[in-house]
Amino acid sequence: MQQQYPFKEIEQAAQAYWDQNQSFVASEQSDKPKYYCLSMFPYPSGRLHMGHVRNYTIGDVLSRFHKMKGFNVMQPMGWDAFGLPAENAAIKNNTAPAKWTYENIEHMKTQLKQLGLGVDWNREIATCKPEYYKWEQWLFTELFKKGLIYKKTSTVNWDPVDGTVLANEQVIDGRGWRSGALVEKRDIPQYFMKITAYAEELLNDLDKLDGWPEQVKTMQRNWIGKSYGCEVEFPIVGQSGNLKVYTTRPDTLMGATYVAVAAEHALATLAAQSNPKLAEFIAECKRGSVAEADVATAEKKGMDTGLFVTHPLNGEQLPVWVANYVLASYGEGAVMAVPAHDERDFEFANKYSLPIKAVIKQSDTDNLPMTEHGILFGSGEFSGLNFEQSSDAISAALNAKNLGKKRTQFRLRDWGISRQRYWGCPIPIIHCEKCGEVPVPADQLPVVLPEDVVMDGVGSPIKKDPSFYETTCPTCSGKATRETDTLDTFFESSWYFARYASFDANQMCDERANYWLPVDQYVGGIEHAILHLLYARFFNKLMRDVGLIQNDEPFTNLLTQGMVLKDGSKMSKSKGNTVDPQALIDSYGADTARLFMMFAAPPEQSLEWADSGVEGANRFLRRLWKAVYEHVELGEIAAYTTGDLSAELKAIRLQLHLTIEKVADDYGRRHSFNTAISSVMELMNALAKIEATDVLTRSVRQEVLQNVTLLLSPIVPHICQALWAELKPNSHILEAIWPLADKTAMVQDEVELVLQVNGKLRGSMVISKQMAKLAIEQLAITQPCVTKFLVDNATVRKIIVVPNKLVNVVIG
RNA sequence: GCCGGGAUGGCGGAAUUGGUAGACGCACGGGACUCAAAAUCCCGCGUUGGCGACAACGUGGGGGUUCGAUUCCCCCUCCCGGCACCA
Repeated sequence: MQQQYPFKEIEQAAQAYWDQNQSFVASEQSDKPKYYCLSMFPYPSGRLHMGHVRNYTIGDVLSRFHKMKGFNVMQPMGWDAFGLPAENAAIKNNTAPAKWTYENIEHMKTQLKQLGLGVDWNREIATCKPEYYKWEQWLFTELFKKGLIYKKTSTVNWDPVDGTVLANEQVIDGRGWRSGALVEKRDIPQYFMKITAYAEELLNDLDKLDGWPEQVKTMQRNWIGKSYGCEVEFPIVGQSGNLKVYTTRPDTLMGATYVAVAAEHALATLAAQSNPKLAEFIAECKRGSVAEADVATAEKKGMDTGLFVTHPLNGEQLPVWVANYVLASYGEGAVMAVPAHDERDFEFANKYSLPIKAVIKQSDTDNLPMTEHGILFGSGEFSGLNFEQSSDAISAALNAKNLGKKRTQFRLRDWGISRQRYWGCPIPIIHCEKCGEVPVPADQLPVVLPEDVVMDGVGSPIKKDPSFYETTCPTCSGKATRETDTLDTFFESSWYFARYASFDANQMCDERANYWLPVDQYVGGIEHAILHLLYARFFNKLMRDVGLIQNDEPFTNLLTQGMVLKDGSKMSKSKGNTVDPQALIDSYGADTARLFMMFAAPPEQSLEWADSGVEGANRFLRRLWKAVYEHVELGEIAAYTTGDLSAELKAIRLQLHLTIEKVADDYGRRHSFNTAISSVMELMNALAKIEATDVLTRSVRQEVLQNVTLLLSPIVPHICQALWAELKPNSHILEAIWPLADKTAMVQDEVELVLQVNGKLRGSMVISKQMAKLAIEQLAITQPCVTKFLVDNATVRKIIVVPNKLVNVVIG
């Protein structure tokens, strides 16, 4: 054993050993309970970033910990390989997206291996490979046949100069990121998945997910957004037909003073035909991006259409306005406006001098808008009713006139999956003039995306490639064209968890998926709390309903890792504030990088990156190395089992076994890796103070070092493998099991109680653990730190004893 | 704008169920070792007052509940994540 800590040799040797012995290859043949630990797979952007290091270290710690606890562990890894950045890089570097992607994968795989992850690389997948996307094309065709995928027009960002569709990310302040042109909203036909058909189940099953953070479930509930309200129809004055709106506040109907429709609404289009100014306003509304954040923060603007509708209950005529704050995609794309009781309506009514009519009594202030529920007034027959009563009565009145009814509404919209981009999975549809949209038959799958292409920056190469799009109709054999749109990349990441389980199956997934699924522990960034996690849950249910898997939910436990920030914002290439973990690994080794990452912050919290502190993690490993070196230099010795110990040795054994319990709890239940590490540091600090080298002391030291090595091995596996080999030359740490705390070492008969006077810390006293409450009280009020406050007629009013913690003497 | 989080020393963080605020580490200061430096080891380290014992203040701001609040409740500020075509 070397005196200095040779991290490079240690890490290379450990990683070579794991490779040669296939140490982390998972098998379905096992008597042990299975543990499927999945980390969100990376986008192969080129190099590992700190977020990856954090994510995959967390997953690896949990995997290795559970392996030691006796589980049959699978930890796979792969590549979320389709996506926009490959196209941008290809244009910039004059290469093909595929080549760029495969080179990135190769490099990042080397980096991941250097991190020392206990991954079963046999199961590696890359979503851009035909053997992967073949199966999602197959699922697409099945869902298309079932009507769960359909086509409709929807709105995209259109760059009129480049002539391309832009992602929301590519729209900066309403302009195209390359051309600088003002972006326009444009309607184009696209494929949609009917996720709304599963809205109810996606909502209800959240209640089953006890292993998910409450905040994620809350976000998903709000995103699905089930609301109970009422549809109300306003007959259009001078025309046939009604304007339908949806409201969650039917109780405020008698306070409606106008109605507002989205710029895209049919009534707006109709009114604009004879009103050029309105047409210009609607065109103005159609400028800017489609992103909801942009729409919602835009200045509220509107224009009167000149049309009127009739209030369904009081018969008043209300003006119809076009308003940019009305979302075309929610409800009916039209709202009844009640300025007295809605923030946005209030602001809008003030701006355009529209009437404001209060119909709900104020609770405590006179300020409008008053958006809380309350008792109605000025509402005719409904006055005096509360929210529930008036909602019922008003919907009944609407029902009687056939102008409305109660309705539940979801905020969730169907998922648009078409992308007008090249680097994605081709949509397996053939357009035939005679037969219409024909799904590609299973025996003709996959529809392979050509990889040898030239990206000229103007549109997708396959849209200009007849050898791709020219084909024949599978039904009538006539001339036909392939769909040239590709799938949203969320499509690939929505089912990869099932593919890992049956990575080489000649179908989407086989029985092995039912062995491994659901994933026992999923680890990934909090930024995926809604979209990815909702789509994956949706896909799981789709795959269940086509008979591929049995479980209802894909992820039993979810750990949402916080962001790695630098200078206050997310580390990202575009912001140019990245710190390259490779430098860290090169100069300190993977164990230091892993230790520091786990020590710097609890996993769910965002982590503000600071370069200092890495040195401290490395220093700890050097001290650990040195402690073991100095110990084994004196010869082999068995760990302590029996024998009378000094108070000092009893104390260190007490601390050791308390630490074993704490670390197990911190890894397994709390996922609090930072406190696990600090408790081991404290133990090592205490051990360092013991200098004797007699046999008994050395046996206790052996016991401590052996256990410390086991406790730390999930976090710093390389050094622990090497240290274990020194401490126990005839065994291997991968065969070692997780230590059990020795209860007999943890018996304490005395305890220190904190003494408070009126809640303020004044001292402490050491008592026997058996001491009765009354005796504790008697003892406490005789302590000098308490009696010195018993002057000037002060008397003891009350004594509060918290067992094993404190005594609070209340004096008055 | 809407939804979900967060704020504790110079810094990262700890305090697990309302019970000792600042564990552990970083940085910094002092000392030992050294010709010297690095490394290592020892000591100190919230603020203010005090030689000291000790005392007062202190967990983003304001209010409340409680014997006791970083923790629970109400209001506010700032920061972070998401908002359906970044992944």
